[in-house]
Amino acid sequence: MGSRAFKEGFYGELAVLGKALANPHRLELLDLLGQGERSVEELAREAALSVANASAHLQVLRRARLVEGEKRGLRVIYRLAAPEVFELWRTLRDIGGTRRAEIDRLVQRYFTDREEFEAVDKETLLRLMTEEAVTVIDTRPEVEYERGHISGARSIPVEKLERRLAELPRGVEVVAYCRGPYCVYSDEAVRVLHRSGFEARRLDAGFPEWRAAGYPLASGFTEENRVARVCSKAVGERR
Amino acid sequence: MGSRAFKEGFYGELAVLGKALANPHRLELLDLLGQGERSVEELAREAALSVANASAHLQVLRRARLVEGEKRGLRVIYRLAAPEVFELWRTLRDIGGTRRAEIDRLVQRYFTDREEFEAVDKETLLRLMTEEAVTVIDTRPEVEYERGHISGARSIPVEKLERRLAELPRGVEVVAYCRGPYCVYSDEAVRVLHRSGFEARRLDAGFPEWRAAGYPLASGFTEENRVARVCSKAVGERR
DNA sequence: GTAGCATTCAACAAGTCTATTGAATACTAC
DNA sequence: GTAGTATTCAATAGACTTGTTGAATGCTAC
Repeated sequence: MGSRAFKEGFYGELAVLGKALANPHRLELLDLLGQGERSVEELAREAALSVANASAHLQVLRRARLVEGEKRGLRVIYRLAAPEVFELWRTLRDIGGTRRAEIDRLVQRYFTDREEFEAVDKETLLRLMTEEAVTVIDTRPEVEYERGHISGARSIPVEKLERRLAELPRGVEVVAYCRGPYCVYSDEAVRVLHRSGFEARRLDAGFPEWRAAGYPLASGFTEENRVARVCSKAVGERR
Repeated sequence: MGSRAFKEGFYGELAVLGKALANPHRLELLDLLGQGERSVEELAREAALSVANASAHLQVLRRARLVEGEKRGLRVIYRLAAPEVFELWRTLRDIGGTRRAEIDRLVQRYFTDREEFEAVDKETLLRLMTEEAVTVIDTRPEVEYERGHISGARSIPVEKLERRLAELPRGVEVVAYCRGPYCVYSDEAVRVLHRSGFEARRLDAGFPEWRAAGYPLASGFTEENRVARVCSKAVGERR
């Protein structure tokens, strides 16, 4: 094999990876899978795709070995094929955020008041948590919390926060986190909390970044939260 | 702006980056630019592209803000737009190498005897260098050496090595390096050196990885090398 | 077995990407 | 100015990518 033939094969195979990253929907699917495994239907719903289209995009990601799917009963559950895949997505996302003014403008327009309140970084949050000087809330949908969350956090999905403010101890600062630096849930939560007189900040990263950094995790519902959850479900059903 | 509109814009802008990585020639151009800046013509020649085609691919990379070009006289000199761009390329390359069996097979077939001699890692090389227990040779073309090299290395492009063996002190181990882990120059150099009775190993990384790790660099020709280079040029011209 | 569901496959039209050509631009050196 | 060079631009044909349909597969539960 000549050197040109090798290079063509080598860069060609790597371009399969690049091609997998060359479509907005596939990037969104990777981002979602960074939160935890999901079925095709869930992914399709979250990314606003038809099931057939989501399935087709997932095959492209699968052929590039970025995700893997496993049949469980009726469903096929997809997940990231390795932790490095999250690193690849994060590198791409962060280079986009710092180097492409178009993205920065978009983010500025959408996250209008982000600069107003300084965010907490992972290390600071860990310190605050060991000092027990903080309440940590996970503002993502409950299923994502169940599949993994920051150890000691409680699940309060952002759309339920207003109704569940009573669960939060007064006089303790709240730190809210969500899917990642470009996810809006924690910004929204901080806004609600400020309006209700809480001291609140958002984490400058999301659950996947926390996990990738090797910080403490938990999964499933904690006893405290399970109670809260059952109550809030009951409240929901009563209407 | 609704949340779906934001997401579409956000992932769409990031996909511009992904698209830039979705073509084998563009990946090769990024890899080459990782060695140092170059004109369109040089890049076209090295990547076996027509100048017009290379230029077109470079515009795609430029629009994605991965490279930047600067007019100097008649030429346009391109370079990576930021050190992070090398990290992005490296992440993609390394995930390809570890996750895609197709690439691994290709590499195994081309680098037949790579496993035979264990490679040196960056840290070990640095230690050997401070102990002055090693001769380091840069086996890349001279222009690349001139634009930046490992501090203390001497330039012996691989195709001139056989004629220039006399320059290397006997009884001292040689470490050869080149463009990166998938570049063949240092493997070839180690083979030649072994045949000629030297103790020799390759560095498991290339110049860009050494630089990215913040290890000591130099650029231009050292006095010792300039002499050797002038001599070898003279020899070349005499034929 | 049959019904029902989640996912994938196959075919297709519309859109996008690629390499090549040859012409246009922008600069240098005289 | 003129000639010469490096790069880019514009047009084009051919090859891939995308999203949609509707049908096929493969599984579960009865």
